[in-house]
Amino acid sequence: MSPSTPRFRFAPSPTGFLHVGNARAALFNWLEARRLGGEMLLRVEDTDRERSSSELIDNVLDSLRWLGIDWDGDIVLQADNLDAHRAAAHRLLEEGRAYWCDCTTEQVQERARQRGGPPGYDGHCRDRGLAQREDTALRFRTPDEGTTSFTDVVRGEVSFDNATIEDFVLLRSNGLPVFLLSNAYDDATMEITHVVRGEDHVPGTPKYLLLREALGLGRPEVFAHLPLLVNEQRKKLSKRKDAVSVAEFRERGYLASAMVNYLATLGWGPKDGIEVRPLEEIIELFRLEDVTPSPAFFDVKKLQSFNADHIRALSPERFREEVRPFLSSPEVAEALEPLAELVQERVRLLTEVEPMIAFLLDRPLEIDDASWEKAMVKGKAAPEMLDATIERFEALDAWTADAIRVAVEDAATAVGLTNAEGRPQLSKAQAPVRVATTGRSVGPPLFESLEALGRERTLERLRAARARL
RNA sequence: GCCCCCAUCGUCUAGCGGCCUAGGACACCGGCCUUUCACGCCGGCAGCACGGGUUCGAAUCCCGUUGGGGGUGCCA
Repeated sequence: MSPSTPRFRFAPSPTGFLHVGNARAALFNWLEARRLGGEMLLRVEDTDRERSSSELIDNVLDSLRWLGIDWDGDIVLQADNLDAHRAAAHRLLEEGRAYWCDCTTEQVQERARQRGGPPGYDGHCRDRGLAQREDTALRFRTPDEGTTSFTDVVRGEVSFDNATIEDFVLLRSNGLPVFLLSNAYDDATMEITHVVRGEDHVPGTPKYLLLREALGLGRPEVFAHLPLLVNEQRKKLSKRKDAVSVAEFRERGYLASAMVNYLATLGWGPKDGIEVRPLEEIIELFRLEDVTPSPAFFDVKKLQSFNADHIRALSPERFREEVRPFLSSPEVAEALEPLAELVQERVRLLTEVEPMIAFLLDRPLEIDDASWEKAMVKGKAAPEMLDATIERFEALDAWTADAIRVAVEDAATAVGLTNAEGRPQLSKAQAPVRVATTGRSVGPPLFESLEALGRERTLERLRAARARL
């Protein structure tokens, strides 16, 4: 690594599954690192022992890999650095830049309430000269004057009055460092040059900067605070309230390429207006400095549309590979085979594939009531059409889509389902046949479907439907 | 309350002082194509939050208002 190599990091805390907001942050780090020829590091912020677990870490890593977001070097586990973080805090204590405090959260809040002014800690223990005890936390003494500011690539100059920054906790009474300390310290030791994260970290940035300065750790070259991803209520996406885990989207039949593509359009857009495109192009076009500062709504409808486009763009072979995990058995994969291409261009989600060809499986045909009603009861000449079709199918020499088509057209003409010129009206004529054989009024093209179904089963179903009328 | 941020169609965006009677995409609504559906194509609906400046000229710059959001933990 040359000294000028930009170093990015994605630092998830494994307190839940990787959700789309984090994934977007990881993606933007990764894209910019790619563009600048920099490195992308991964640090797992697992200092909250109670909420972290190895399963959650696995989920985060799996999701990143699935998305194709890779990283350089070994993963840093923040919990491994705890001693160094503690030592740093003690150094601050020795230098008089931190002090022990025995105020409880309740006391702090109560005083703030009575005071009526700014909330947060009031510096109560600043000069009490308390020694460390079981119930004391170490607080950082923030400057009373001056301002702390930084330049943000997406937001410009951001500045805070030091007087409004409370004396925040460095070490909990149980001795564990808090996020801010670990985060700032690790960024420094990992030589991170570009800090790219969610907008929710903006208010913590002056504390981060003050801390690094006090520790003599310098500061990152670049900050970029990405716009938050919000739900329909315009609130920050929450992993608890909003169903947004990347793993879940994967299970629901979304392609990684669609996911990444869509995520890239949240807070950023290609100048040429072409949104659906391969990752390689996005890597070329993406620029952190073009990211918008305002929050973005995560629109599943639009994601679905992207997904359909990405599915259609797959090669036939690739489509089969992607679909395989969503098929319940090898028999289903086999059944899909003859219609694969036709199905590929009709689904938005990989989970829609199996239902679309379910009529080909060796199981009793389920007939959709609404479809039946429409085609058989309200549709014209359904019984006649079925009779005529059965008759012609029985007489067919070759069971091919073309032959089937001719037979159906012929049947339609025979029963009078024709237009003004006397041509068969396939749109009407195919309906009863489709419902009788596939159970639904929509699906892949009928004649290919029947060819795949086979003459025996087709006739069986046509007769059964006829009997029901 | 206090601090910080944000503000272009319903949604995501392009726009970075004149090319804008504001472009694209999703969604929605018509129509065409068509064996259903899907695709594709054509068309429609719909937006610069408001008020002041600056300027010959503002969606673009400045200020304010309003609205929204984030932070305010001995969570990360």
